[in-house]
Amino acid sequence: MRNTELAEIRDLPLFRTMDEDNFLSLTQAAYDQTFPAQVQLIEEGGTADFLHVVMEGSVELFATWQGHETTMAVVNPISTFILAACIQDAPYLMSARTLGRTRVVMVPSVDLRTIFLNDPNFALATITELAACYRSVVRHTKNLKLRTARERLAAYILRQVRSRGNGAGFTLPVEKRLLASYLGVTPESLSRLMKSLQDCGVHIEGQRITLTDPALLAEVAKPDALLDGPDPAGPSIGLGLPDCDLGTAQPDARRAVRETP
Amino acid sequence: MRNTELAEIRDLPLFRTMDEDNFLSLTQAAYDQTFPAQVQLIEEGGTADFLHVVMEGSVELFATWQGHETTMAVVNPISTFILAACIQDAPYLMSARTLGRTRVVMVPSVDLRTIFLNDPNFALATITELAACYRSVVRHTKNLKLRTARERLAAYILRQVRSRGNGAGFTLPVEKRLLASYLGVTPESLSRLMKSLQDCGVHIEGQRITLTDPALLAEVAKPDALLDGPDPAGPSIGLGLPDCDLGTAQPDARRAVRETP
DNA sequence: GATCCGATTTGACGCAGATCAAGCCACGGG
DNA sequence: CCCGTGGCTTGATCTGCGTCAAATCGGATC
Repeated sequence: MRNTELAEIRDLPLFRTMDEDNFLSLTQAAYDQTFPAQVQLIEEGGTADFLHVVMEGSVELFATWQGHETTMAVVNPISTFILAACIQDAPYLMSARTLGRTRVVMVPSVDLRTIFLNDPNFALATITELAACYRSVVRHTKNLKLRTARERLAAYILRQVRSRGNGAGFTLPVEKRLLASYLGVTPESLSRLMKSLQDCGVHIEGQRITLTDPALLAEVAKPDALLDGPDPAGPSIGLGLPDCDLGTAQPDARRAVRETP
Repeated sequence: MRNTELAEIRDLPLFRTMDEDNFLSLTQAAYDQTFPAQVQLIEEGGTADFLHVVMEGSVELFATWQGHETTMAVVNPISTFILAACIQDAPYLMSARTLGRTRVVMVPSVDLRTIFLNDPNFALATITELAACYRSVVRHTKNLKLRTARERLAAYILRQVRSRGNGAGFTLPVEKRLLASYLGVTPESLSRLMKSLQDCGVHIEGQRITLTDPALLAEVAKPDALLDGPDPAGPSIGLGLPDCDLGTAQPDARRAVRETP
C-alpha cells in the first residue's frame, strides 16, 4: 500500500491512537483493492479473514435467508465493517457488496487479535467502535419494532435533512429499492409511502426530495434522540444508510458487468 | 460486597482474565442489591453510570416510543448488560426491569474506562463481550426482517429445545406476552400462531411446550446457524431470551408491589 | 371454596403492507 | 431513431397481523 493510503487509514478513529509500530505491522500485510459496482466482497457464513475498510465508494451489508434478502446497512468512507466477526473469528453474519466503484483496504484479522493485547489505545479504539456499531443496530431494531413503515420513512427523510444542516432537501444517496429493503418494506410499498408523505410537505422528483414543511413531517416521524440519534458523543461511526451523497457521484455505479471469479 | 459475590463476578468471561488489582479497584465501589419483580432498574435516555451484572433472577431490556413498548432481550445470570452505553458514556438506548426477584451488582462505569488502558486482558474481554452482543442484535434484526412471525416463533421453539439437549419439550422461561413482544407480535397473535403450529407437532399446555415431530417444525422454521446461532466460538454471552428456566423458579415474580422511591 | 385479578384465549373486523401484473420512464446500444 | 433493460410507479387483490371486545383460565388471597 502507498503512503497516502496509509495516512488515510491512520486517521480513522480506530487506528488514530494506536502505536506506530503496531500500525505498521498491522498494515504491512494489508492490501488495497478497487472493485467495480455490484461485486460481492463477502458472503455470509464465510470466515472473517480480513477486516475491511471502505476508502471510496460505498458498500452494502445485507443478509439472506431462504431466497429472501434484506439490506442491513450501507457503509461509507471512511469506515470499517465486519469488525465483530473478525474479533470473534466467527462466520460473517452479513454479506457485503459494492454499490458503486469502491476502493477497499483489507487488513488480515489474525493480526488484529494479537495487537489488542499489546496496544491499549488500539484496544480502546476498538471498544469504542464496537460500542458504536452495537448502538447503531439497536437503534435500527427499535425503529423496526416500534415505528410503522410510514414513520420509519418519515424519520429517515428527517435524519437525512438534518444531517446535511437542515437544508430544504437532498438527493437520495442510494437507490430506492435499497432504501426500501433497509426500511423493511417492498419497493412498491416505499413508492406508495413516498406519495402518502406528499401530504406532509414532502416533494419527490426522482432522486430529489424536498421538504416544504419539516415540522409537519416531524409530526409523523416523532423524531427521538434514542431512535434517530445522533449520540451526543461522537459523529457517525456506526452503521446505517449514508449521511452524504454517494452513488450519484459515481455514475458508473449501475449496470455493472457481473464478475466471474 | 462479600467475597463469595466477588468470586462469582470474577468468574465471568468479562472479568476472569483481568488483573487482580484492577478487579479490586473496579469492584470496591461496586455494590450488590436485590430487587423484587417489576422494578425498573434503568430508564432509557438516562446516563450510564453503572455497568450492571445480573447475579440471580432475570432482567428484561425493553424500549419505548410514543407509548409503545417492545422487549429487546432478557438477560440471565450471570451476565452483564448495557455495557455499550457505559463505554460510550452515552444515554441508555434501552430500559431495564426485573422479571422476578433479582440480584444485581452495579459497577461504576467511570472506573471501567480508566481500566481499559491499564489492563489489556480486560480490554480484550470487553471487546469479545461487545462483539458477542453486537452479533446477537444483528441476529435478532435478521430474524425480524427475513422471517414471518410464524417462522420466528417456530425458530424460537426449536432453539429452546436444542439448547436443552433436544428433549421432547420445555416450559417457557418467560410470560407469553413478553415472548410475543420479543418476537415482534401482539399477545393475541402469538396465541393464534401457537395454535397454528399445532399442525406441526407442537403441543401447548400452559407454559409447557412439547414437540412430537421436531423435523416438521424445522420445515417451518428453516433453522440456520447464521440466524439462530449458536456461534461456534463460545456459549451464550449475548442477548436474547433465556436459555434456561427462570421465572417459574421464582414464584414470587408476579404481582409484585409497586416500588415507591 | 368464593372471589379477584391479571394473563391468555377466542372471535369479529379492519388495515398496513405484500403480492402479482401491467405500465411508465430514462438511459444506453445498435 | 428504435429497441431493450432496469428501476420505478400504479392498480387490483390478498393476507398476515393488529385492534377491539368479550370470554376463559389459573393462581393467589381471604
